[in-house]
Amino acid sequence: MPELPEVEVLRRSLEPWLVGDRLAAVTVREPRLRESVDREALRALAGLPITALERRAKYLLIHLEGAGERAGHTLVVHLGMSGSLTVTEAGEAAGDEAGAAAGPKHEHVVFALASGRRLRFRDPRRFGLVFTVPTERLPDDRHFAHLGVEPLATSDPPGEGVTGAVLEAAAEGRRGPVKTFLMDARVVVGVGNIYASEALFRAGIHPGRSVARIATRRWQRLAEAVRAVLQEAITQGGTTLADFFDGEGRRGYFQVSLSVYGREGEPCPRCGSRPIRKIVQANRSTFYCPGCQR
DNA sequence: CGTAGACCCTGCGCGC
DNA sequence: TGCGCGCAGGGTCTAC
Repeated sequence: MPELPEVEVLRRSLEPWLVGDRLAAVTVREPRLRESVDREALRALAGLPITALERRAKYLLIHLEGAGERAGHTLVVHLGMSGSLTVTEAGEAAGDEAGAAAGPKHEHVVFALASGRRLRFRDPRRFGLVFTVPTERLPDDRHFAHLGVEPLATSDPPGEGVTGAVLEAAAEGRRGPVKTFLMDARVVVGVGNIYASEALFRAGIHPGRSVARIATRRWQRLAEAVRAVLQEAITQGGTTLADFFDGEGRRGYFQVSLSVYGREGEPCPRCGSRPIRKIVQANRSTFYCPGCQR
């Protein structure tokens, strides 16, 4: 479900609700996510203030202040394909307060906050992740250690985002189609199946083209397209195809701006003549215009 | 070493 | 109405 824009929209929507509050209690109803949830590790964070929300790749980072001699910890959430994270007000029942055993279907982890609010993690397919890491060890954690460049420019650690030079250098000595290359998190993070197709369409590059056969100028176009499509999607609140909602339950609107994804058979929005084609690469659907993309 | 494919899991929409 | 099939925005592991 969520790619970089959706996680960033979620982060921004949750930030004002969470920062300044404290984690009070943690309920793990179903620990069997992509990796088993460590109940005790989560409970050990009870009482700690939430200091900041950050995003790295498609991971949401909830930073918690250290207590006494203890260093700060970070609560990490990944939504996988079907995850959602929402805040509810104190007393705003999601159907679980009375009979705390069951809870709404697929609501696997609930964080009670000192304010009485609750942060609820729901994930039907259970491809998501919830875990904790000492904040100072975050860069070395196996989930983060091998990640590539953040595609969007950042000021916090200064970064200019993904550039043509970054892509071209990463492609050196590699083979394979550019679409799967774009989705390789060791190269650039946050670009999933929707935005890979969209960025290639904007750049006019065929998704099946080998990375060994892309000139410098086109790498630049592609990097620009990646940044532009992700940035616009964030501005539109993300893409809600079926079940993406931000921390307050709001839908995204970028799906109406998608040029090719999910539009097989429709006329290309650029040339107006050729129908959008769908192919399968690495077991994932890819959409493109056979006329505009070479 | 890199790349291709299978796999984890549940729900939904479609054709019959 | 019911059933089976294919498909879904994630990442990782294995086999070549």
